[in-house]
Amino acid sequence: MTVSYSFNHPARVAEATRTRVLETAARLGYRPDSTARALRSGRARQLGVVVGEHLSYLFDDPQAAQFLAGVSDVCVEHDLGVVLIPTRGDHDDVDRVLSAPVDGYVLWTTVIDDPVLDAVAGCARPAAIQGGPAHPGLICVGPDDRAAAAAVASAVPLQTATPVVVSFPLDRRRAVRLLRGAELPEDLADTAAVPFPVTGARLAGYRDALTAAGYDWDDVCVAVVERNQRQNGEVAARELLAALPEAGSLAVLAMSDELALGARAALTGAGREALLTGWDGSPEAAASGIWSVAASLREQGRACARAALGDGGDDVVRPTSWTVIAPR
Amino acid sequence: MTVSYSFNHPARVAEATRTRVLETAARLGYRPDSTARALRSGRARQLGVVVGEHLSYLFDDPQAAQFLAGVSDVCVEHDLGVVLIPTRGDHDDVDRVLSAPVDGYVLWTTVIDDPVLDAVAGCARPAAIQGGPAHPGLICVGPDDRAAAAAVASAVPLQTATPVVVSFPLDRRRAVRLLRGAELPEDLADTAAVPFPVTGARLAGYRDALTAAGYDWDDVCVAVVERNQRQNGEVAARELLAALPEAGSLAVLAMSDELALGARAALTGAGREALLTGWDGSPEAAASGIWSVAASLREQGRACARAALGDGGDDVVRPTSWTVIAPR
DNA sequence: CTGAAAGCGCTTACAG
DNA sequence: CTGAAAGCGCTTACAG
Repeated sequence: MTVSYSFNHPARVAEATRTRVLETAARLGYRPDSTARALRSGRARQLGVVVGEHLSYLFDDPQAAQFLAGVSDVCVEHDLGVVLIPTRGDHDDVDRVLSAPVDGYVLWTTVIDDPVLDAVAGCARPAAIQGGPAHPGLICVGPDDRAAAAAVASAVPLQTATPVVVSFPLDRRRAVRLLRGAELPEDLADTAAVPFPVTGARLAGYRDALTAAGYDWDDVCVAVVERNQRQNGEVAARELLAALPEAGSLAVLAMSDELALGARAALTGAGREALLTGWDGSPEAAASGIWSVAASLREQGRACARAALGDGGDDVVRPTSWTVIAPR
Repeated sequence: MTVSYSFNHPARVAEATRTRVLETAARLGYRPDSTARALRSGRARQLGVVVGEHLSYLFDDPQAAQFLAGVSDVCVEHDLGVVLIPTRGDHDDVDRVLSAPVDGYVLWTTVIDDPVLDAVAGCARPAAIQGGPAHPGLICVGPDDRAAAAAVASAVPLQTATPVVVSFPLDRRRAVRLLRGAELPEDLADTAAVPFPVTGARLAGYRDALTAAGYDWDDVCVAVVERNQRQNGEVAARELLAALPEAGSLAVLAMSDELALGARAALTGAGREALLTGWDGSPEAAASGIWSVAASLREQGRACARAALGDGGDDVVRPTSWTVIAPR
């Protein structure tokens, strides 16, 4: 059809014909049907954003919002639609995800043993996942958590204080525990031993920094919290204080600003001095004397979208930038 | 094809045949292609959410996030995809919106003179818009702003204080002004006179309440701000104080909690007592002695999605619930 | 109860 | 430079 050529390959049609076609189309309100176009071309021109568990969580979390904004930056640029695909934890999640008319997937906050992970990794469409877990068939986008954890821990004067760690859960059982480095798996990157890869990588980074500073990781106290909320940080700090009654000031390496702020409240309440590191680069942490790591989730969203478009190489891991933020 | 019947009309196929088809499909990883299905059936099974101006704004605004969560509630329930359609203010916005493979539209924060509004209203697909403006061809979803404004204004003891209004802009010129009720259009619902319909409706509600309380609207001071930010409320309050040096305590009817909080800061700074009303039901307002109106944006999102699905009647306006929140 | 046929609206080699 | 033909993967009357 000459009309089709006029829209898609203007050079192949005589100028006059093309003008006539386009004008008539405008007058008639005709425009190519995107569904038919998608069927014929095999490209839906849409990217699917798979959101673990409840979609509403995505919208309650400002970090997630930044991530999604990054995804949509790239999609606007390439004139692609963004389709939100919530998973419910049903068995038909896999079906819904694979049935979606999209050219690639961006995965957000999916648990490691989610069957959707295997399904998406195994399908023909490119897929990127924010923050891991690394998975054959998925491009893993995110900061190098281990390096960033080591850097933020090294930013504080470790020599002057007893280092302790306030850690995210190791796995989805989310058991609250207080243990020593020796009780943790040797290989923290082994997702069989530490199913939450972000937790493992950050623990490894803290270990790197503490070992370099002359501490024996085996003796370091690690408080594992259930969730990333301020009060969990408070409880963890109290337990650490109880476990280390003799220690002087503490250097608390916490995996989030929220946890660090909670720990700080508990320590201040107990009249104890402490150096603290968190994560996420929140203004409140910086204002509260807490070192932090800032990694732009918007940038990660952009990187995920590009990967899910099949742009760029076939690298399995795409590191994104991060910086250590000193308190002000 | 028997396969098609097995998936879509199981009753029309013998039990044994169907089982065999489904098992084979599962083994082969076959599932119906949604694009082909959409082409054939004429239904994309997707809803488009048209987001005015920049998509990233959507994600910076927690209210918007709630709205989107409401839309996705309904879409999950009906197994529909949610496609985000950002508009850029280009001339090809209309084209992009109309080209999207969706069965209906939900419009969010679109300005009244947006050509997308006419385009969407004029197309065959059902469309709903949050908060207005009312537009032929669009289903308008939102609380009754006029009634809610009257209710929140009436909730404060108006007799004991001089009432003043801190208003959103009347139009997209967003001129900062200080005027009297008499200078405002008589018909506040006339979108030619007051292009921002929410502003007009709330002004009308305040007028209702003040008139009922025995005040002459013509004399009431109305400060119009440029944007909905705290500092704009502060500036407005200072101007009101300057304009009403003789007045005792004020009753400030502000169109948002942010504006009310700003006004409160300015008045407290000037050592003045004030009763205040805001809008949005924020915890901070409630904790600061400010009456407010809470209207669930999640509920509005749900209502928009249902309307955009073509569910329900052909009513042009779908009021959603609201409540006046007293400070605690 | 099952299967062959038409057609949804496009795009792309291909022939004129 | 322009147009007739096949086919993307479905669904749905229709015939067997």
